Amino acid sequence: MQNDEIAKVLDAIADMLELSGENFFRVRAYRNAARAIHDQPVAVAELTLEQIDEIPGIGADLAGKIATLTKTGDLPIRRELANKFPRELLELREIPGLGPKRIKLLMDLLHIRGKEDLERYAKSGKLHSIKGFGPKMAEKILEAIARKEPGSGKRILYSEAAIVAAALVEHLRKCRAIEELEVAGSFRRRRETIGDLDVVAAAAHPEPVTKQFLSFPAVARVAGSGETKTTVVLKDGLQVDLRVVPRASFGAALTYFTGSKAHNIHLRRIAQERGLLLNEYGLFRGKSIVAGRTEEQVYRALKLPWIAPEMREDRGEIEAASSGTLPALIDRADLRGDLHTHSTYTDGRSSIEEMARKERESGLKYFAVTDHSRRLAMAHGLDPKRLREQAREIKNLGKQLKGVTILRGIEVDILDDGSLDLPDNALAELDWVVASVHYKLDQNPRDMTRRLIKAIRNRNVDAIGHPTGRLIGHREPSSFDLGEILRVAREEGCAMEIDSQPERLDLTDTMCMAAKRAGVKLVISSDAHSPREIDLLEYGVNQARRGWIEAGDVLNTRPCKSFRQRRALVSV
DNA sequence: GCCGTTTTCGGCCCGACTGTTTTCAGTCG
Repeated sequence: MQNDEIAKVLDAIADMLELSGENFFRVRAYRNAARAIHDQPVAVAELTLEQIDEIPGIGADLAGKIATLTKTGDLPIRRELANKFPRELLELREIPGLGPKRIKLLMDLLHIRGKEDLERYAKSGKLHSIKGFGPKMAEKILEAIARKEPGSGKRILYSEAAIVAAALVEHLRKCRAIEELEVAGSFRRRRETIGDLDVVAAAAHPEPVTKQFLSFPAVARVAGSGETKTTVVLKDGLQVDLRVVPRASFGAALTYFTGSKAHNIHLRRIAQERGLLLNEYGLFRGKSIVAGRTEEQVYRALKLPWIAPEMREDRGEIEAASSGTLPALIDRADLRGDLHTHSTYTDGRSSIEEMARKERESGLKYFAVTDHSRRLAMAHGLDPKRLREQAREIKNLGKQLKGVTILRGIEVDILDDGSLDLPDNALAELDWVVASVHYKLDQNPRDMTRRLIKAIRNRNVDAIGHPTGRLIGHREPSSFDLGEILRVAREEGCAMEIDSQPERLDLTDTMCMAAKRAGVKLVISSDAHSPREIDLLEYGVNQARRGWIEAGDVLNTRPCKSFRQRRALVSV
């Protein structure tokens, strides 16, 4: 059983416990546990009961339940609850304004079991008979059922959200009343997918800001609008929240709306322990404000250094901050090389020269041309002969082109038994070998682990490319024993790649953390198929930062010379 | 249901907006 599946079951139990009117904190315990499991880089199904119990937020009771779940595939408590609350009933939560309490009322008093029942009652006017349900509620429910917005509730890629965010910021900047502006939320934390956009603005008077916000051309409808907070839904279904606060509160509001929720709760608990109150307006002792103007001031008043948004997931960053052991996160400017690119020799769209010029423009001192190997016939993969042809072109180009070093590389296919798609003598000539899996990605975990380990053991392999093979929203990651892979990679001096393509971002953030803990080096690569895609390196850096990665953990932050000497260093 | 450098019991983050309210519960983030 995969971690995500375990987390889903725990979340479903939380949903159903809520419906049954269970203690809020018990519900929260299940939700916290679901998040903790989701964040684990290793398969929880492989852990012992004691190891599960050690995960923060999981106690003896839930550890036992999780162990049962992974062994038997289900839980008595889930079955029991599922009998009481059918799936269609739970789907009512998708309707805005319907939470557990109201759904429980609908079920108990009208015996409503799903959307169809609800629609019938709303139309007939019978909802009125329930306390708390007026005419507007019935209207909202019918609207929501009829609407079915495209993509509503679906998370979009960070790269897609970035386009909307940029347009929105440009639109809002035209409003003179805005003193400060920031897109917060999961966008600011640079999560790989974004559920909605949270915009925070500082202004003395919120009205002109709200007015400007509502005039954004992509707005489809207004979901709610108060004095300081407005929610809209864009034409593509993306929800955007705007919050306007006084300048003196901007830092506190930014902290609050950047989240994550778990990070906020943790901060507020610390405030509480110090006899303070933290909210979006500031940090208060009694009625007097202690901090709020900037994020730095808020953190400092809590006796903490400022924490980079990418780390704010309550994965130990607050503890690290308070003990002075926060990592110095890598920046895009730290990258000196790019170690995964394609050219027209295979499925790239530009010549090696065009790629080289753009790499140089992007401030990179070296890059590896890593076209596909022969198995990828569709991409016209290289055999040893064409690889030598390419070598001649690279050599000639190298003489003409100053300011950037072109390395000879390959993205060699890992075949299903773990052997490689090109002979060792062809690989041995190259400066850089990335080995990647491109087919049979759904092998069982044991075989996939063996397959990857065999590739890692090959002395010619320098890095494993996009290790899980996932495509966010389209293809599940391969499953393998990450701990074992990392142990062998460390032994062999083989690096793990962070592929910067926005739908890959592979390794994931928590896998980066695991690699670092295991002492395995990373590389951040564009996997560019055109010059423009070299800009995607920024996304790979985001992912690395979310994984607490520092410049020293990443091979391609090294100057070209010491990068090329790495093999010598490993053998020392 | 979790957790503890005050605690193994008694806490558990905080506020805006909405709709239906005569003062607030439910939902949402």
